[in-house]
Amino acid sequence: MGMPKPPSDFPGVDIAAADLLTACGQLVRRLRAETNNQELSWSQMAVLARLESAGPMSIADMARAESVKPQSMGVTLSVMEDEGLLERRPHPTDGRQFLFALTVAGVEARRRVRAAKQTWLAGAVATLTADEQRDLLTAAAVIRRLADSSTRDTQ
Amino acid sequence: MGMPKPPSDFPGVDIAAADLLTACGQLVRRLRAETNNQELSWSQMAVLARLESAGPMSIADMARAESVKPQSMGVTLSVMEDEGLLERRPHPTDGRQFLFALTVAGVEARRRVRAAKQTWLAGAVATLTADEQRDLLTAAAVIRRLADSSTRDTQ
DNA sequence: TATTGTTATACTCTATAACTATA
DNA sequence: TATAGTTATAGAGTATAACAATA
Repeated sequence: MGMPKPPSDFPGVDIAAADLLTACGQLVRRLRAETNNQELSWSQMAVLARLESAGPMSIADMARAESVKPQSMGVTLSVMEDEGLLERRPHPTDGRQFLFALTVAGVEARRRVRAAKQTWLAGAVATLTADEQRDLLTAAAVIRRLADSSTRDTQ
Repeated sequence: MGMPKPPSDFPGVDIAAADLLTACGQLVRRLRAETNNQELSWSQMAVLARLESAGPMSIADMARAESVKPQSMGVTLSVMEDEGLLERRPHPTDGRQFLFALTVAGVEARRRVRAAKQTWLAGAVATLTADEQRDLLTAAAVIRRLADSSTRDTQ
């Protein structure tokens, strides 16, 4: 399993972890409820965002980056390919792999849906104080580092 | 005064919202991958946590609290009832409602699974600096307020 | 052998729709 | 009427298992 097992050196660690868990869970459910019936799902948005920032990627690499199994990512990418959001090209040197890239339609869909997806959350964030908004920005970076922290199972 | 609809008054709002979205999404996927095959699902843990802190609740109230449809929550609670984690009692004054409460088995399961669920995240959090851990705690409270912020659809 | 990708199957969570019972 | 709950059905997202092709 993960992590060299740091035995809860002080209580703050467990408290922060537990709080973060419940808070993120609640936010995710609320977001799902508030942004229902959209053109693109959250998973699809994550794929578009990553391909846009990281460039063309293979199924296996995308699966690792998004912490899902290659079979799951394969389904997601194939669906998006069928919908014309992604384009599949053979890997230049590895005959097993394919590289997926955004199509024009994919870029446009992402731009179009992005604002709609954020509408509710941006409104909610706007009601916070400037300090709280800064806290969120700081925390988002930390959370992203956590999600990406290197204890990868080989899967 | 009541801030007449803040249409992204300054870029920070949209940036914070977008960052929080992608960061939470990534963390949720990573957590799912790292804490697979556990005795209780995340949704079930959320139910147990809420009932433990808020006391017995009806299906409709739980659904509102967790931002899901009553039908969805009804299924979740019925399954947990069948598993002996929850107990259903008739509402004292309203003949339509039922009040769900933790059983002893539910309390024990929550305590047992809680540590296991947190193991990976607590380990990851432990690698952060003390400042970053404080940032997370602060942010968790803000995130919870966001998830609970009062723009409720009537559903 | 190890890795990449595909296909088939199943499970969890949630949604919508249609219904009954109670307020 | 409005609300609470139930049941049936469907969909998205992911997992496991078994397989073929390539490295």
